[in-house]
Amino acid sequence: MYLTIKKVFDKILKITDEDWRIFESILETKKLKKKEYLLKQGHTCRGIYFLSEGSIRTFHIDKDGKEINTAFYFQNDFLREIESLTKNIPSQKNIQAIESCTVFYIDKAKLTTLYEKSDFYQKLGRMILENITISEQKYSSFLTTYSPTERYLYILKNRPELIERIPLQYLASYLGISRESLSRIRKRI
Amino acid sequence: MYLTIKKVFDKILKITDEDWRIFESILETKKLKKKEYLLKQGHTCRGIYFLSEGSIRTFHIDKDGKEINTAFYFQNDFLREIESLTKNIPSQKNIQAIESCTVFYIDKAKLTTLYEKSDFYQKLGRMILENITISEQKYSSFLTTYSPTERYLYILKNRPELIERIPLQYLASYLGISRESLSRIRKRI
DNA sequence: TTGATTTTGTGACTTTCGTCAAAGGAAAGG
DNA sequence: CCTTTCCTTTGACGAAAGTCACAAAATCAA
Repeated sequence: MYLTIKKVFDKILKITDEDWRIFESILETKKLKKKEYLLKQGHTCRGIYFLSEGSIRTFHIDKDGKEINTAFYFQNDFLREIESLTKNIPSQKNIQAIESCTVFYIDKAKLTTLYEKSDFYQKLGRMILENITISEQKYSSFLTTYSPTERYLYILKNRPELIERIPLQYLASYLGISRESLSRIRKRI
Repeated sequence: MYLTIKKVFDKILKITDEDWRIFESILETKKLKKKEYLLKQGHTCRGIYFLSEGSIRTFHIDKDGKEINTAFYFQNDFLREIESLTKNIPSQKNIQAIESCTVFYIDKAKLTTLYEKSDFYQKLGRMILENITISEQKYSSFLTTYSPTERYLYILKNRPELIERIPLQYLASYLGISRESLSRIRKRI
């Protein structure tokens, strides 16, 4: 059932059967309906998640009450609200299912134990974070380097699943523009 | 001489004298003149750095030859080009001294050894990366949530050292706007 | 100090964006 | 199948951004 995660781990860092068994034993499964929340603003993130099926978004609310989407997740992506999780503080962000989802879940307390017990997970955690940091840096460079139109074209070419599966009103704030502007950019092309 | 780093480490994760001695023994010092490069686009990042004194920027060149600044560093900041370092590929980015600098330096090979030898550094590395990821996420949210004027006001309030010590032409691309626009925003206020 | 270089600010003009309001379309649920 | 709700598009308008060219100011080096 959890074999996809094993494969994802294996790609990052070769995992032994024993290390895998420890992990497998603490995983839990959770089903989410469309629009259901995995984490709500003001609550503390209680673990890390692996998205097995569906799509999920992270967003927060700006001073005018507008939703700002900061990330989209699909099959085989890891999810977490790192700041809330590591500092144990209320999250500024919401994590919500866009489509109905199946997620695998590890409780924070168990994750801490996992880190303490095993060098493997300590190292894996570091390597996953390296990858997250790299993609976060790419995202902010993307925002400062390209114009709105170029951003849309970039996504169209490099992450077409965003345009196919994410409502455009969500995508707009991810691109740093209003939903009307995104609509006009699409028309121009 | 390297005591500031020890203090910085200690704040993140309590360090033993033994762990510290290992670290201290592999540190090297490097002086940089103004405008000197720590890393040039196309070269592979050879280690991680700790900025002891001065200021440093990270930038890349866009399709029109314009410089896009993606980060600024001051005293006691850690620096690295994670993608180049971890994947061992040529860097897309330049790292350059703005003011003249003193940096402490750890070679990549020695860093790998450090990770292998010690649980402490494995864990510290993960925790530093958690902090880097959090600030990267804040930066991209900052770009999508605020308007250009709001971004300038935010920096003025929360990171005044950027305005005091960084040339405005560098700051502009960091804020995702042109140098002329930044000048006009400053005038309006 | 002085001349050269770098950095910052302005003017004029065009393009694009944001906003508000409203109309079409598409999807979901009974 | 129809109705309701949600999502996307469009129009009109004002504000702001980008660009190019140049001027002013600050900084650097001889």
